[in-house]
Amino acid sequence: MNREESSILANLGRYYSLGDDDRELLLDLEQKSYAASDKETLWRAGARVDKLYTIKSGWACTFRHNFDGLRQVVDILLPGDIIGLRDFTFKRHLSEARMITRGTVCAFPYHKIIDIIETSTPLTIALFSSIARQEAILTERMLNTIHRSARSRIAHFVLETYTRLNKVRATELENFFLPISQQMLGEILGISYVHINRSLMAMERDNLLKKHRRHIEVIDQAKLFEEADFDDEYLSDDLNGLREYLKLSVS
Amino acid sequence: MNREESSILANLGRYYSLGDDDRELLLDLEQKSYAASDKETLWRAGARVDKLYTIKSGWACTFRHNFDGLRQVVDILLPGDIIGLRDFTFKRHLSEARMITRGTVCAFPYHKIIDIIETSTPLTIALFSSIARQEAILTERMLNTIHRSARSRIAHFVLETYTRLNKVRATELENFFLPISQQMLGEILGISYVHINRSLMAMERDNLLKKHRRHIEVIDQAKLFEEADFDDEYLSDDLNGLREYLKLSVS
DNA sequence: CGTACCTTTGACGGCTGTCAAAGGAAGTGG
DNA sequence: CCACTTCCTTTGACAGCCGTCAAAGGTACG
Repeated sequence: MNREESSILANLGRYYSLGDDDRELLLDLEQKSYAASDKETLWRAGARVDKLYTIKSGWACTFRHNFDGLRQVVDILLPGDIIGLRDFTFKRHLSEARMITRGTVCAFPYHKIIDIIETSTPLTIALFSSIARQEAILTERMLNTIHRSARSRIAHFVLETYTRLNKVRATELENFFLPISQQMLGEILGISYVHINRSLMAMERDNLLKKHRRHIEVIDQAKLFEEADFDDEYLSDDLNGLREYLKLSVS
Repeated sequence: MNREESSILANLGRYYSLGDDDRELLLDLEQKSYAASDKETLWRAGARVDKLYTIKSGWACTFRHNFDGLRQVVDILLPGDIIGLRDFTFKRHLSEARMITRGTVCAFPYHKIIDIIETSTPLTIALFSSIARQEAILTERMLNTIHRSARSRIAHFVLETYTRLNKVRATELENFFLPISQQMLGEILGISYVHINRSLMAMERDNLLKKHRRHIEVIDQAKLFEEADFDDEYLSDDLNGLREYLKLSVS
């Protein structure tokens, strides 16, 4: 099984090693894979929730429109993530889902999540963990949005995304793939793209980092961590002894 | 069974009617009830996750401290809510939990959540719904925080809290219990209490609402909805046909 | 090689934070 | 029942981060 086919296993399996039955349940979600193009819309806000997606490769996001036409990105989704996990108990999607890059995604009926809940306690806990970590990302972003400067928020986002990427595949902080335009960075962090640019320029002048179109160079890692006040606890894979409680084999 | 004893049933049962087994599982969480005083701390940030709580009566919140000593309230928890549901897959609590008013809470070991997951698919879905709606509240607050004025954010919070309260017990919008100080309102919305006060004063002058110490009068409901741009879809109890999928009885 | 998207820079204004201080309200202990 | 303390509310002055508007230069892609 190559890397591309195992993203969802790698993601939900990182909390503990999965049994064969669980692996099959997950792979069942990826029966029909599909090549999605850059900026392709997967669903629109207000649409009935029917299909969800797993990401085999590529990046996606969900966002909402404001009354004034601005967009606010809610989450960034990486290979192995399930798009719309937070939506499956809702009748309608609250936000729009769209690819950030081209990639391979797999659509599956939302009620397959229920099959998982009925069949596998470990996988259900993995789903809970996944949703809880997504919520933690949101919480963290809210804290940053409220209390930190634009510059600090950018630093935090870079480190967060690096940390998440590094859980999917080995990633070098000093230079990694980050296909996020300055405009989108603004839509994620809630900062105007003009001010994003001002901040990035300043960070470059200060020899902190340099953002290129599709990747980023981190020049002074220590300083970046300091400015971001970054603590990765909220992304931790540590399952609080649930492994032992479930008497599962540990990899 | 009086109202106070049934908060958790009312809360998790509002997605669909619960069977007797499910009711027992939930009531089992509330074996040991406990009278908590005003401002009592239930756990601190960084503490090991072991017990969670249900709220029978009273209000609670979770919050985090910033590097500069400021507090940011993450969620407001009402009767029937489970405090720490988002934490049970983490080893340590990311935030502190504390009572806002005095009330009755019930501590239970966190792994009872796993027992529920193992035993009851409907209840597990109810837990997912609960966590998803908490996350939706956060998302909504982030959107407001980023794109709306202080005044609009306050209006939104008032309507959100009213809507949530109204799901627990009948509540009159024109005058309801809201035991939130201006200081805490600031800590929830990420606004300095000085500016909260300025905004409340202005809203009072404009005959929109009047905030008292422990309750609030809404004078012009239509205008409040308009200023808040409030749409309660994100709090919806509608479970997207999961009822039918599960072939459960509908109340 | 034209078109759409992204980046960069300057000018200006406003919402909101911070600082400071004073006046209520509520609870506590004597 | 009164002094005292603590928390909460209110108001004024001032500054600054960041949004908006505007315009020009780069880059990619069909």
